[in-house]
Amino acid sequence: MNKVLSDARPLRASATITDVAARAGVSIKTVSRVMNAEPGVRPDLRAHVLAVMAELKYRPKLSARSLAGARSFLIGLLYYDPSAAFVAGVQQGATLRCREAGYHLVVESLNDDAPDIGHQLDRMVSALRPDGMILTPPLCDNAVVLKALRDSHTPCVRLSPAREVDGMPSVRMDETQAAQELTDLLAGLGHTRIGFIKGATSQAASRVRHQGFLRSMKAHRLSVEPQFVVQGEFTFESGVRAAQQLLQQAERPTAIFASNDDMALGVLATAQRLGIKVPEQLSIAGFDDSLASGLVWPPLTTVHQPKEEMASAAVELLVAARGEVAAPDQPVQHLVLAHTLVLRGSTGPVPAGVAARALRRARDR
Amino acid sequence: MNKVLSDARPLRASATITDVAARAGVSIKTVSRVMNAEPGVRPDLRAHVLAVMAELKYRPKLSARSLAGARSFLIGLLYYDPSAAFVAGVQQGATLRCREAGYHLVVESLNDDAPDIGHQLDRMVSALRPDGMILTPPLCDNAVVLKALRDSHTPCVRLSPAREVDGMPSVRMDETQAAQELTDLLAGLGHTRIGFIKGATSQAASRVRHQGFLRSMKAHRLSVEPQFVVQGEFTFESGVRAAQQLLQQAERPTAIFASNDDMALGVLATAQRLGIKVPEQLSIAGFDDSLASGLVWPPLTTVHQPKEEMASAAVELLVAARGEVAAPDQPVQHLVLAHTLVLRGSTGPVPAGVAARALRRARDR
DNA sequence: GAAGAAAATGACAACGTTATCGTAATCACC
DNA sequence: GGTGATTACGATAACGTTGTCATTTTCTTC
Repeated sequence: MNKVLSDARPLRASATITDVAARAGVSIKTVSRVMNAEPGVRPDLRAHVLAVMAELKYRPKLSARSLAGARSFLIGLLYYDPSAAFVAGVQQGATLRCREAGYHLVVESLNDDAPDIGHQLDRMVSALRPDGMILTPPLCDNAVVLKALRDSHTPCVRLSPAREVDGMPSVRMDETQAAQELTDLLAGLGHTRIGFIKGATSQAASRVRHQGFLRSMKAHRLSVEPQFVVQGEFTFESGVRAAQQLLQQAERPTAIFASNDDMALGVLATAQRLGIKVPEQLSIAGFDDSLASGLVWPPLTTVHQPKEEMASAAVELLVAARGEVAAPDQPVQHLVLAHTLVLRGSTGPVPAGVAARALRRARDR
Repeated sequence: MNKVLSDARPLRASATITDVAARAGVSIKTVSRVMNAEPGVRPDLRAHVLAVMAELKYRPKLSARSLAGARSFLIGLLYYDPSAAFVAGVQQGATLRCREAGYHLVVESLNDDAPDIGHQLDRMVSALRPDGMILTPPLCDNAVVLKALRDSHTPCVRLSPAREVDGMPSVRMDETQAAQELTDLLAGLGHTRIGFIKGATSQAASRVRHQGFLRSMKAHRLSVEPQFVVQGEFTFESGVRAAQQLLQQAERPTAIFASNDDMALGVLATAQRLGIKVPEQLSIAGFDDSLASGLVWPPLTTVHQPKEEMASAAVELLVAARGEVAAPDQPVQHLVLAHTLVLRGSTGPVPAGVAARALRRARDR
């Protein structure tokens, strides 16, 4: 496989590290050192090598670097539901941060219920040898996934995990706090009869969001009527069902807080079908700041997760780990990033008539 | 770097091709042949090697394979707008097909307007050496992107391109045909005053969808009133504006066909705000089958693009190309996949009163 | 069963980097 | 300005596959 000099095609044989070394009059190891910003190269020599690299348009080849070295410059992103806005945001943040760090993002869609999920992961990890893996819910709480990755000594960062596990860093926001703040907002608008739609019991987010709701209600000394708290499944349809339950009561809530946007959209659709005006007669709030939440009328008040920033932080952690899993006794980072309340048109002050009645009742007590 | 035998940590040194060869009593080349399903290995020997591979849990390392061989087993997915439902669907289809083929998907988000987009691409391609690249709109029509990829001799497949270019395969659906069918549907429901909202003039999809609309109108001998065709921008807000224009006319359309779902959602929201019942008083149709289109009330009638299938076909083409760009004189494939009309609640028969009037008018003529 | 053809298998270089360790250059200090 | 310590830099061996080509085995055919 010698270099073909007089070939018809312009072979465009891209420059190798050897070419750069020869042209710069140094050894390939020095070029390697410059490329990796390692110490032990005089500034002027470094500049010279850099210049030659630019001149020859030298681009190190990933496969060679990862075969010879310890790093692969690849980071994996594992997700289950590709349509989820969460994953899209995370992916965006991750690719951008990866580019800055000279890394690349490999995505893999895994079925959370697949029986051979461990095997699939094993294949991927041992072939790719990624320097790190970003896990999104619900995969980040899947025991089989975690075991497979731990066994393969792949550094991982879990995004919005249900609960922390030993020795694995995580990045999340304070969902309880956010749910509490959103409920505070509704209470602040004068609502006292606030309905709540819980998420799927299988998902951890359901519990923490409900908890935040309860805390706020307690803080505002508002009673949580049992008939005002209904079970949902995080789907649009379950939101519709829950809304029917909530809105067909004699004395219905004046505000409904759904545990996620999809269900909140179900509430909105149901309210409109029943001729209930939003937000004049009913305030609705969701959670997630999904794409659709801004594309309905009125747009949904919701909670924005800092998805891009979470992913960015995750990449940061993985790059810093340089392919090494933290030692068992080493403390790992659990980052909590700030969220944002997104106030939009679906929430408003409590209806005047209701407010007056509530005031009267309060006085009577 | 000898093998550490008495180390404290369980080194888990994964088996290499040499280990397999030694254990199976064959040369590494034979193992390689078995692994790559190359001919020239007796069936029984092949089975034996396969057994040893399984026994040792042998997993070939991608970096070594791609350094030594011509393939990298990586396919790149280039996109601009990560929130687009189109990209999500494509990505899903691509990852699944890649897994089947033993490939991996590397995603890269590129800003279509970035001045150094060519440079970014160059960096990515020369580092990763992907065996192929999948281009989504609008990047698949970006001249700088196409030039950079052509220069790097990377096989590409363009998804839903605005127009075909020489020597680059593409996969798309017939948008004109789909728009025509959807208009046929509205006409079939008795609508004669059909409004149309055009998409952004910069995007190719706008033109072809409009064309399909016009064809159907002509086929049904329906007149296209100028005031019933308004310009949009593919955004929710532009849909709202267009709807206001269309619905505040003395004699408003009984059906509105928006060039995409986002605008159709804007129409839906506006109609609801104006107290116009959908679909009783107004039918609305969109295009794209976006996630949100099924999460509103009533759910939108729309056109489903076979995104997963398109991506799957693209991966197929790239894998088959085995890293080789088609010769300039070679014909390349331009696949057209079947679409699906998604009939949902936002469309219905023309209002009775209007139908009677239209009939009367027709008789009078 | 011998000769030639075809098929199966193996030896070894190559791919383009990083890692290890040795050697040369420079510095600090008296 | 000699000595030891420190800092640059380089020679060369990995890394784990595939590609090339020589060699061995098996199959035909008479």
